[in-house]
Amino acid sequence: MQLSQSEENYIKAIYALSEETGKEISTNDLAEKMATKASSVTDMLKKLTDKDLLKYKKYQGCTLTKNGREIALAIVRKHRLWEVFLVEKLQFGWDEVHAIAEQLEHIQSNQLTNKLEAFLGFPKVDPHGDPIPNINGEFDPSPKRVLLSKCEKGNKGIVMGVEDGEPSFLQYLNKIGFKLGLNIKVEDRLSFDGSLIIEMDGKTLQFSHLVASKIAIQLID
Amino acid sequence: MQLSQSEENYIKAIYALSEETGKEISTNDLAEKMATKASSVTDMLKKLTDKDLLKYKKYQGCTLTKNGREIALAIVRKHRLWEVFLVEKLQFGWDEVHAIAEQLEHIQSNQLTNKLEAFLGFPKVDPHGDPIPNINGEFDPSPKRVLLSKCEKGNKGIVMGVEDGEPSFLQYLNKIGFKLGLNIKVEDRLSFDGSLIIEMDGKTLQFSHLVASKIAIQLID
DNA sequence: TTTAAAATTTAGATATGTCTAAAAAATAAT
DNA sequence: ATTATTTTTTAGACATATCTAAATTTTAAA
Repeated sequence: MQLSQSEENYIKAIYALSEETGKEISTNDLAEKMATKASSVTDMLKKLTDKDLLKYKKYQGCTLTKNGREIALAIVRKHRLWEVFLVEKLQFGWDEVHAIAEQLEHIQSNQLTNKLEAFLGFPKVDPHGDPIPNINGEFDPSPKRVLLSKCEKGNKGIVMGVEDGEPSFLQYLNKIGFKLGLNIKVEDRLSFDGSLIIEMDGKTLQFSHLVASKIAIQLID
Repeated sequence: MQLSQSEENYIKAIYALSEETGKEISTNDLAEKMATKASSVTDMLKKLTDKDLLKYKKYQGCTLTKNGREIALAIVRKHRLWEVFLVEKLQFGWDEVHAIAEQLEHIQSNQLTNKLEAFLGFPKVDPHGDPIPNINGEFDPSPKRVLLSKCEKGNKGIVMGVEDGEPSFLQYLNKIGFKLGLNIKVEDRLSFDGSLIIEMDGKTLQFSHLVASKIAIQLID
């Protein structure tokens, strides 16, 4: 089935919200994610329901069907593979690739996606540490990740992922030398605003709760 | 200015027809090229005229403005660079890349185009021998090409280009071992249907006028 | 449990890109 | 120079994806 770019973006957004919440996605939440109005969302939910890509009952929110989930994973796969290409082959920074990958993820050709994957050496994660589903939509098993914002004083770990999408956030990480794979330690946690004092690469940094919630680590020791 | 995919496709089609004929492009010719109706074309011509991408007088056909030509060349540049990428890096055949490049040519990012060009080593021609404009829309000077269909008995030359777009034509060329760079000689020309007897790589082949009109050579001797 | 607030849907409007059918203009033929 | 034919344009319609404003349903509050 041939989907429009707009339909694909809805499917992707519903998938992303489902991953976060595990629950049914409300019209309003989806409208906010898509930067559009609830009434537009309702129309699209009906259309995608007719195409058997999601289950939707009036006033009850929606969830993806198996078909819908497969399509979402195919888009995520393309997005992340293209990000790897842009960073590894074209020397883009990790803060520059999201908007371009948002366009490239809609290119239709399974052969292209699979050849690109092979050309890149079957990468398992994108430049932000997000896992790349294989041709069957499956993720490799990987160590458990924890949001830095959930960590306690004394916790140590390795940086596994950072949130993709906001260039200014990633540029800030560049500025302080923050990269995937670094060892970090939570020196302290300020209870009143949830901000964290971090030791990394010999430097001491302070992260707001918001920043810490955009960083995932693998706990060690 | 941000153009829709449809607008870009019209600009590209007008550019291609202008290259062929050198004259103003008629509504009907454009409708045929775009596989649409004359009435749809008229609407689009008005819109593109308002955007100063072409000059158009009712019943008089249209030509691109400087702006329009620049956009056309940028699209052609992207199309051909992506074709090189698909063939050189992803191991696609020259018969498989046109449809994918038709999608990729609409990706918006000058930085992407320029980095891709560098990654590919600043190629001057695409896999079908079509020249690639540089960042300023300029073509490198190149030897004069002649359509094989215009050649006479006894002419010799090197294959410089083949028409892009129809997979079955390119697959036919694959089957007979026809490649860019080969030396060929016109052994004979059948006057009643314009078909040619060709010597190439020790083999003798017969090309219909239609096939010969899709092949460009550089004459030698 | 009735009312108030929030969330969601419906109805009607707009813009894009397309179509068909009919009208108008340009070109060719007699 | 009329007439006939072809080309092109206009007018009106449709589908998609969006919006605003109003109506409806659900949820929360009194």
